[in-house]
Amino acid sequence: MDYFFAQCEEREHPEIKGKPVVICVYSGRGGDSGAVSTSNYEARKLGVKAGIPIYRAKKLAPDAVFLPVNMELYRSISDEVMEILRSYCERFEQESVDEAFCELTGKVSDFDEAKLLAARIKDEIKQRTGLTCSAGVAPNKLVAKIASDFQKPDGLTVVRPDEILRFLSSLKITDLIGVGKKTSERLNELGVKTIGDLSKLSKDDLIREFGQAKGAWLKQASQGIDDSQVEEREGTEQIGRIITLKENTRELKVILDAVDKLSEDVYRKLETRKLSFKSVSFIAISTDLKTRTKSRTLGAPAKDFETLKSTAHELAKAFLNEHHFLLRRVGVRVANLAGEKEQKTLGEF
DNA sequence: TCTGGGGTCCTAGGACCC
DNA sequence: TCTGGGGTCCTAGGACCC
Repeated sequence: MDYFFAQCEEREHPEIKGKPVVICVYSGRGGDSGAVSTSNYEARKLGVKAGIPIYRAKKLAPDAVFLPVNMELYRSISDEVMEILRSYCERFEQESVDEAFCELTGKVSDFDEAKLLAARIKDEIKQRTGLTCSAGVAPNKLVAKIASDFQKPDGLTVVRPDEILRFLSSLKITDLIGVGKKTSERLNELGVKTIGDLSKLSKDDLIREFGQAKGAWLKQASQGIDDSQVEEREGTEQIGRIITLKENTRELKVILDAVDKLSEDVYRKLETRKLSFKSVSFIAISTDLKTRTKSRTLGAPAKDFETLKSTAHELAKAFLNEHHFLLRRVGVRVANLAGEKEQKTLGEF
């Protein structure tokens, strides 16, 4: 979806359309403390993009419309969109709240038909939800994803098999999903700026520099090779909640109170999805924004609030004994989740 | 009043097992 | 002359994505 959260707000409040719109995550520390989640294109033109502090966004775009995130709204619109997408494809994989992969192989006989189908899907999404999106059609997920970002908003880009190398060669390495800040910095030092540059490095050199898995992947990705399948996600692997504390602290009572609230929220999500958990983590983010964790795996899966809360308490206490810095943000996370089916299977053994 | 919050995947070292 | 090779699970941390 294009600038998804902001587009949802434009749909709900037509009067803000045409103005810069900025969707904010307020930290709760008061005033404009917090960060920008996303913004529409009018705001982006002024330099307001995801991740920057809200106060800076206000300096860049004083007349913009600033709204807090309304996740329920985005989630419900997302559900409508995903249902439409799913109905058109052979296999379907939701990537995030506003992205999905659709396997069209069995539905069309060539790339021309695939393009027509993609246009039809875009059209139906527009008709039924009022929102625009951008699509990429390609022989694999890696290239399709890059193609979907190529023309935005409301774009449709097709990359046929014999066009892949030419399409990728002039793009920045950070356009490859999986190449972020750290990897691109190291590649820049090797004189690599574009995906084309990257494809000229030997696999051996890349493995020497980045290790077996990442090195081999970089070589493949630079040539647009990707064998990963479009497959339905089994369900989430972990559920977490994290918040910013009112002020930096390491006071036990304040932290345990926060842990209680976070545990309750996590527990509610577990309950609605009928999931058990086997490991619990306490997450702490220090004033320099480094993340540290303390986790424990239980002897057996649990599904009750008491176990979650008391384990989180113990982890938080142990953490404070081991580390002596002030905390800015704290979180609680559960992992090793299992649904009812898996739980039953375990029970039979 | 500087810097959300929700995720996935990978790696490395240690414990433990056969 | 001390002691192989293969595997799983756990914890902690890091990179990356939206």
